[in-house]
Amino acid sequence: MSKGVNLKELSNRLQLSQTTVSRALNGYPEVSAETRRRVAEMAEKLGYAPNSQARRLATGRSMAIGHVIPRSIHEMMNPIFLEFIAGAGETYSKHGYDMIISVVEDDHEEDAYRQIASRKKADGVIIHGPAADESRHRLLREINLPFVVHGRIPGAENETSWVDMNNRRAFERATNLLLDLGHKRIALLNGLEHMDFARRRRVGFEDALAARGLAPDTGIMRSSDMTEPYGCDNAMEMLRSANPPTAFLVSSMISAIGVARAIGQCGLETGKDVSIITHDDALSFLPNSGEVPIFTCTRSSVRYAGQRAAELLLDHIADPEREPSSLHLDAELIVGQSTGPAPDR
Amino acid sequence: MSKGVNLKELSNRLQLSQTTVSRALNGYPEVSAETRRRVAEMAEKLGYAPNSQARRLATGRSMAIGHVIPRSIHEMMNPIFLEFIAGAGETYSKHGYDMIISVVEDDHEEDAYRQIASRKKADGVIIHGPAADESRHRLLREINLPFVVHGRIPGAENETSWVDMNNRRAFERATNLLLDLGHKRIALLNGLEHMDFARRRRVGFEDALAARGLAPDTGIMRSSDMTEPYGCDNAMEMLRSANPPTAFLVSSMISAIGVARAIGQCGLETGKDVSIITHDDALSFLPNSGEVPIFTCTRSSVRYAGQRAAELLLDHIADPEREPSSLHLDAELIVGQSTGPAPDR
DNA sequence: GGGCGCTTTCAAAGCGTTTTGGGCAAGAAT
DNA sequence: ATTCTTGCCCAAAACGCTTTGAAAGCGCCC
Repeated sequence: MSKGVNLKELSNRLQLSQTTVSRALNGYPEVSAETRRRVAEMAEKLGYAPNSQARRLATGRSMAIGHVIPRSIHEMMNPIFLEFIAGAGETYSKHGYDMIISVVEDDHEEDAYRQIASRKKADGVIIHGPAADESRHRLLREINLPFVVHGRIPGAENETSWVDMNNRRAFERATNLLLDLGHKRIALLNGLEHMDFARRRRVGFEDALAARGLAPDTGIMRSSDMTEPYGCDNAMEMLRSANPPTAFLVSSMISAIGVARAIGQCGLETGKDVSIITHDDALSFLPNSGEVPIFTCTRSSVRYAGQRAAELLLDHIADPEREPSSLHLDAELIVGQSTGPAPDR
Repeated sequence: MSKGVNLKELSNRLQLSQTTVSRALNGYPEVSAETRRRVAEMAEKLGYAPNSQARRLATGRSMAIGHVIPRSIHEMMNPIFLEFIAGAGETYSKHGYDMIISVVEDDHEEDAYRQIASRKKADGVIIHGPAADESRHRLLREINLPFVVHGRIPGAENETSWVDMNNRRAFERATNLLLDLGHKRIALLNGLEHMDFARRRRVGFEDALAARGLAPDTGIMRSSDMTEPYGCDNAMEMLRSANPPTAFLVSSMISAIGVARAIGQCGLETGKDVSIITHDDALSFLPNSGEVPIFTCTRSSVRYAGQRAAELLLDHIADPEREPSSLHLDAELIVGQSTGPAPDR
């Protein structure tokens, strides 16, 4: 309760050595029960808390996990990123780790990782938003910094630890649902396809079509930053075309909201004239629940992914010899109000 | 470029004392130009970077700023929070500071601050989302942890440093615009009114009405978490009532999108039959720009607020004697497509 | 040629922990 | 009666940096 007591003062007050006090507080066995009690009591009374810098220096572990986030990624993935962070943060604090976030200029990302390693700022990092031509994992391996990927690095699935949802499968199932409902012309509003997750989603979409002998029509397939206007503008354009799609498969709730707006502006009704399935990351400020969710969706909690990715990383730090391990999360396919049978024509 | 060189090795290699090497690298004057050059060269060659824990311990400054974010706040303010963080993060890295984020259970927030102070985890913190009955600033003062508030603490405006936008004024101006357009029945969809910012917005709204001799109708004023369904459900209910509003003043883009959806579902047209003005925090994934923005809005960049708040805090840490200083940002009032003259009736 | 000031360097003392390598009893085993 | 455990505790050495206080070298002045 009082201020600024350090280990030396505390042990003086107790007439004990720093060693014993330290051991008592850190739960080592070679301390008598009585002494441990006395120490705990006095520590509480004087409000002792170990200086974390000193402890980190002495133990050689920084007890922190780094997240480096280049401005551009953050612009793109903003809300998803935070939700992930929140999940990871819960795990960290549960295990006494700190989370340190570096916002860096895009071309300084590599520098940021090198600094984290050389200055010993963190014991590990999480790679966000792996691209199709990812290379960060090589750097991290080179500088010997443990990491876990949120998503997957194509070609390195077996040699890295990762947490990802089954993007391909989710979009395959979603497409199948639309096909089962009789939709023949399905538009795909995907995320940026230099990102690994977007590629996999597209493959799932195409696989489902191919399984029914349908060829994808690139005229109604788009790939971009997943903003609201992106959804609206592209849907609008397609709906006004000669041969409009009857269904949209959309990569994010935010864009899906844009699509719904476009449908409304065309005087059509979502779920009746035009169907939408979106991927729902279960963001807290965009709830899509209720008795019947507004959007039919593939849902996978990105916050949960954050928790688990953090756990994997912490495990890996605790035991560096362990083989890389991974978690493949399946998305739920949830039927809401935004889908219905394809209209007759 | 190589790994794990520390100061001792580096100075051995140079046949110099650690003192001199340290001084050379940290830019102290009492080092000859020639020596400084040699040191820099060798440091580069061996890839030396000072261990940050050791440095922090030696200097007594942790070179980090803490952001503690209780789960509940984060659920509410999710995207805004991240945008602020991103801004602050830019400032931190520019000044060599780390940003550490603690996600804590709601009832552990106070603990989190105490820990930051007693374990010396950060040199200062930022208070997010001040409430009407705020008390964190007292705790922080008691434990002597420098801080800056994002927003304002009612009653403590002069004794704390803060960065806030002029919420009252923004909503007053927005309301005036609607009144000027002939709207008489204006609904307010506000954020949670135990939050300071929401209160101020409501006051601005009421002031504008009062100035024209109008009394607010609490039947069309709501206060809640600013989600999309919140906007849609409440707008829907009001629009279907006997005496529906002709305009909505909304506290966030996300809810405004919900309102627009409700308007569409009622077969009405936004900007024609019903007007909307929303507050726009300039979130990157919800751009509201273009030639004519979709939404008429009061706009203020929360990312910019983050940058400036961080600067204020860093200044304050550098010179603890300095008087608290503050920044009052004015929101722009930007006319978009969602407003028009009140329909005749 | 001793004193003085200036520049440049160094050895050593922190910073606040953890950890290493004993030490000293008291009881157990030989 | 000696040697081994076992349980509990300690002094001192890390950890890798910054900073203090001193000193060496050198030119210059009186």
